[in-house]
Amino acid sequence: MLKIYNTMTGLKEVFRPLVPKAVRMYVCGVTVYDECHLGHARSALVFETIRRYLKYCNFKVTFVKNFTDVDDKIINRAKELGIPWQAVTAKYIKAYYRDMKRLGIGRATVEPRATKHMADIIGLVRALARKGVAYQVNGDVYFQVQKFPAYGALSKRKLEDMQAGARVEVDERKRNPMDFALWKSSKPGEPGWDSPWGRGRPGWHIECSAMSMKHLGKTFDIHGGGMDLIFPHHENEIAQSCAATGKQFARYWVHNGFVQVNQEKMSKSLGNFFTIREIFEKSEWSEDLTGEILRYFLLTNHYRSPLEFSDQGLREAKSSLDGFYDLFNRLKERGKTTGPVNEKLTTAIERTRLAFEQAMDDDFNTPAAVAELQGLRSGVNKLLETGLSTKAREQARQQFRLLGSVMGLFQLEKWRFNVDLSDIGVRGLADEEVESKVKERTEARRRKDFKRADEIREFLKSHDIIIEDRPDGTSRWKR
RNA sequence: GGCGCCGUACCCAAGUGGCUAAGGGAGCAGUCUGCAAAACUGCGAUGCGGCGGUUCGAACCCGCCCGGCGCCUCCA
Repeated sequence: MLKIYNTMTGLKEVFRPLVPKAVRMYVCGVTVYDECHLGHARSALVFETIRRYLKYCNFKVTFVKNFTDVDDKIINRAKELGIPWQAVTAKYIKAYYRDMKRLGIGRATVEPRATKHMADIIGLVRALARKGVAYQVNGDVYFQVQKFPAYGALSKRKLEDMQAGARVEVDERKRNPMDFALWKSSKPGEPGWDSPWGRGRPGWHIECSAMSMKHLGKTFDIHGGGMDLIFPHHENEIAQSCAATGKQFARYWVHNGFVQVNQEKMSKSLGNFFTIREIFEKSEWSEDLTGEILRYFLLTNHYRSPLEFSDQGLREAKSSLDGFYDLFNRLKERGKTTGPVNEKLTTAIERTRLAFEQAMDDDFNTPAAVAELQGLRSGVNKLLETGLSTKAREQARQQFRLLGSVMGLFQLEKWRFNVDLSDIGVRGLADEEVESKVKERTEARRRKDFKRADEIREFLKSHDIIIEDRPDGTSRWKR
């Protein structure tokens, strides 16, 4: 039974979608004006994992993730670069897909863009104006928060408290300082669309309301994003949407915690961010390994907790993954005995599956779920000591692949255990060369010529190859 | 000023009222091995930021304090 922590109630609640067996979820994507950083990666990965687990649980998932492609920051960036704003959004949408691909994150069911939903947005603003909860000042349209009694329910704050502490410059045209723009008039040269209020563009929050309701209906199951979106973004979305439809908007609100650097939130304004791009480009590992290391690192923390980013954290993730892939290598080898699957293995696999699901059912507890897989790793290693059939080995590998797929782990066929030295000019050896050296070394060892055997081992080591001798006198090797 | 979050071993990190406080990384010792690597076995918090309280019983609930962070303005 899946339970999800709902920001709205502050409780873990049993998850029941409105339509049985079908989940509709919306996640706030990115504003495309710059490279994405690790914080964006975490959010994207968390919701990808949630989506995959829901699928694993046999829900049909309709997943909508938007691009905000009209916004002040985009306009400013276009001015800075001296290029049309459409060129800015096109560039960073492309960069986003590049990063997501590296992280192993697939496309959402629908990936709507604000600029392609102007009619829906204008229609929604119009509906709000008609209901008397919005007012017009010159070409701008504002939402009047006092007309929405539940305002503040999500972020747990009162209108009065916010007014007292708000350090916002008071816009005299607003009736309440917390009123927010639904529609803004455009200056010449800025992106704009014709509307009943003149040429203008949408406010920040309205697009998500319009696009989520268009693609998922007035009421849908899950709405997610980073914790910093709780206020004002999601609070405002609720106000707009509920005021317009008179119906509940999202049923479960899910928010991920921040990535931090030196105990501080990683953010653009603090300048302490690492872009996904630079992490991949600076990595000493190949792209697929780096992606997996990053996923492991990000998912071995609970999604609601803050996560401290560090090189050490990444290295530890790599070490842990080495342990898994070391086992997978051994599982690839033929078993001594043929015959049926091992009964103890079957039991261990089944126990792990249940514990894994239990962990994930508890508000997507990925760190606990990974711990269960570690337990299976240890269990299979023990069984391997006494011998497992080829079929049993395959069965074990298959289980890691299946459970790991929820988090995008354990899908690789080839892993690298050592640093790749090819960048600094160390020539990699071809597999055949390694094989022949290993064979030569095996001969030497048979002759008890350990000096020669060690020479060969050193030679291979300098070429990034690690030798492991088996009890039967043969050797396996890995890079 | 208002609202909220976090503090578990050297590091990362589950656990949120009741068996000996998961798991990983690092470390140490041992088994195996010609040596090494891997694997396996063992060791490692009488204690969960501190002090009180509630309870038969608390890392988990309550209060106060200390330390750190976030939101209230764009932010995943």
